Amino acid sequence: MIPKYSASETESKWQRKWAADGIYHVREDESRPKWYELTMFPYTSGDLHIGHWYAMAPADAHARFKRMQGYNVLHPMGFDAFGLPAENAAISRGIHPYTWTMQNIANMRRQLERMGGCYDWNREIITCLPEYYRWTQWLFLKFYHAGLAYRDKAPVNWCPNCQTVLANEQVISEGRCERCNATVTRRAIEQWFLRITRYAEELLDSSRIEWPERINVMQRNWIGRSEGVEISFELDHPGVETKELRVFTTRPDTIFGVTFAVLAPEHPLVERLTTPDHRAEVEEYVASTQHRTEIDRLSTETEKTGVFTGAYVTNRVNGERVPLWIADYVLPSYGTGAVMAVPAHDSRDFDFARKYDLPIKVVIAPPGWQGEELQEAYVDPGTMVNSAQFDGMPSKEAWHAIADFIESNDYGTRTVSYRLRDWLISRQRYWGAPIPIVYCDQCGTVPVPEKDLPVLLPPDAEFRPTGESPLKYCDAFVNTSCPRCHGPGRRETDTMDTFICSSWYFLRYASPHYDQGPFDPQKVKYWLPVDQYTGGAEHAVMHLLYARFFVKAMRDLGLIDFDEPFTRLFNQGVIIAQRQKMSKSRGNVINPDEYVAEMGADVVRAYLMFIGPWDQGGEWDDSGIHGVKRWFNRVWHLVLQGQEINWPKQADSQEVDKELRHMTHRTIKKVTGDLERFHFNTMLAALMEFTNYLSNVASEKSASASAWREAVEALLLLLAPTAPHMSEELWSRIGNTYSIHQQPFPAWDETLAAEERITLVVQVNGKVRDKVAVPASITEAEAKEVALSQTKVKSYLEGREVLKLIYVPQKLVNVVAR
RNA sequence: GCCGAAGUGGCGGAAUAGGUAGACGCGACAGUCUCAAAAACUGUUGGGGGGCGACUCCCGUGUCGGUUCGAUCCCGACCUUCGGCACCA
Repeated sequence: MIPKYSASETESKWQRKWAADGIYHVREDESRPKWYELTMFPYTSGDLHIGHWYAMAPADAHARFKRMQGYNVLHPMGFDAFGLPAENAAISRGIHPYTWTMQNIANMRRQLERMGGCYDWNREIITCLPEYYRWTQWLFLKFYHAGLAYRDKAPVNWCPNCQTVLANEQVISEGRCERCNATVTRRAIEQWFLRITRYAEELLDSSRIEWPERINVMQRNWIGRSEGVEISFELDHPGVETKELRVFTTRPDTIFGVTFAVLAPEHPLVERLTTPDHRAEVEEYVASTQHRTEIDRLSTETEKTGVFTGAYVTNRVNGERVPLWIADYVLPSYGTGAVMAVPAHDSRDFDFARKYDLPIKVVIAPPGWQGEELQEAYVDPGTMVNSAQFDGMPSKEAWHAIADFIESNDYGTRTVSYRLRDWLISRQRYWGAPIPIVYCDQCGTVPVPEKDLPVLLPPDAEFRPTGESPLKYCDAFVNTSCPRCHGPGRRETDTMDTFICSSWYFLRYASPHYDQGPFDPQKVKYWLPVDQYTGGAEHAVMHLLYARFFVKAMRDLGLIDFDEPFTRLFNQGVIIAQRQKMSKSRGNVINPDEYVAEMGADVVRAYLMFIGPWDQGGEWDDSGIHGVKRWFNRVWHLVLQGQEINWPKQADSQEVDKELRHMTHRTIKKVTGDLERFHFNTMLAALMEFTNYLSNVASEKSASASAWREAVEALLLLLAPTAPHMSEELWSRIGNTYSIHQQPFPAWDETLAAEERITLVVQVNGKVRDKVAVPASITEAEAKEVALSQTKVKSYLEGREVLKLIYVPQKLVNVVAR
């Protein structure tokens, strides 16, 4: 009688033993190749839902596979623990964010242990603990000293009623404060930035990383490199000393078509250039744009608006005097905050010119253009017209000719602009790493000395639900002495964006308890860079870009000696529920715990890998999970049943063993290839097929004992990365030595894996008409002969002339006939 | 609007290199077991037509074209869905 499989008993038994034996404990080992396989660590927002498992279980299987292949695998786990949700929970539940976060971590760790991950828990890191954020602060200081961190004024959402800064998500429709419904304005306040733009050019280069191309494309688009020319327009305004207005354009070929110029409302020249008769209108407009949020203002849906300043600038290339407007479609933070408007060849300028009745001057003739009025901006290449000496030139050539002309006359210079902005890292929040800066009336901005780190987050700060930095009201924190002059000083009360914590955590795993620096350089040298990173694509232009920036900056600081954090990247898809992404706020989270309790972690792991290609994700639907459960029961039954069969020493016939060994080695080959490329669904399909085949072998009972043994051991070893518990249990029940997870992954014999007989497909004019089993060694001439001799084929060829035969080795013969 | 990915049975999906479309699983149907049900096991299962039958023919991978001996795969146009960006001059 074969005992029933008890998943819950077996799983907890092995989990305890693995933990007690420390089989997943990782050490540096120069004798083996290292493999650093990292899954993006989870945010500590509560329970792990099925989406987390979808990210972690297949990644764990892949890491286990690499272990079995002989790599020294670092596959660590930790928690991204600072941030807004914890603080919001603290406010709404009256519980401290630390308590709430640590409770969540305890629960998530328990869930991950139940998943059966091969994590080395000795290396766990938690970003909100001082032993971690001490080094986040240390890195900030390194950046500060290198000129990569600076303070500047930046516009933020400001609620005049609450007297506080609001995050973008706190601004509700029509630009109102979510709390008091007052109209939010934009206000410039001092904020800390990291100079990521210094690395814009290097970040564009994806040649050293093997990442999905769509992620590279998203990063390139985000960085948004544009080649153009910064051009000076002549300015002669009474009482204004500045004699030029600089604009940036990517279309110098259109410069003869400029009919007006536009400043961003925030441009510093606006106030000085506005003439008295336009002042009232301009001031009103500037004020109205401040009422609009960035999001609202940037929307292409809203109609363009603007006002005339009363001032004029002169286009140096043709001496034309054009009016100067202000409009909020011009952004202060891109280029020079001013544009030359060419309505004929730019759709935004075109719309604006139409609305305010400004002239539209064609300087690039569309094909077949007869001088008629344009119905829309013509933005494509064409022939130059109305452009003096450049007339008749193709516009693409004129681009360079005019750029040269501008440069040689000192009207401007070629430049490159990026869409990427510096990274604003200040958060008016409590639950984050304090920025280690002290303000002193005598010495100004003073960095906290390294030896005084960490700047501890005071546990007893009172948070007010205002959105304003709570640390501001914590006197014990704010009041300090200046590290330089020892006079009274005030601490910076903003905290760092949590994306800073996750920009270097992968380095900390190499030496998580090191206390002489953020990491032990020797350990980092051994483990880094990450060989395989896995996680969601939603981090394409945030975390993944920031981490690349950090590594490049740290390299230039001499801290590390590699260029990219993550050599390979794989993005798993998203599991959705009720057509929406799973999240607590949507109330559609699926908790894996009940599935684990009912069917076991192995089944849940395998099911998540089986539902489809890992990079596709999909709607959560548990209707197929019983299929996996059934398969596991069949494997269990099959392996134990096989133990009770008295297998013959010699197979009944050589053919039986030959086929069994062929199927075994073919499966090993297929599974190895699929695991390598994260094709978990087809890997499991192959293992199911193998199981079905072995069931037949077990009922025939005619294979030899050794061939059966080989097949069953292969099945368990191939299954071990996916189902670590059941495979371990069966491994021990068939009398093998502990642990299956310390066994080498099976290797296949190419001769045995190769097909001996193939199905030769015979087509007539491309349609399948017959299939013939032939030896794989068949020659081209033989195959053609076999094809033509089939009676079915002959009947199709009756009365036709055979024109030619197409032969695809090992596959088919196509008879082309007329 | 721009950039990117994807459309295959009732469902999730397979087809690694332009060469057997629908592997594997779910569901459904029929059967075995059972007093019965569940579970388990066995068989059938893309659509349509013909044959008592072993079988056989036609259609079929979002739509319409094209290239090719041959297209789920390559090319062009279009439709739909999803993801990203969204006045970046």
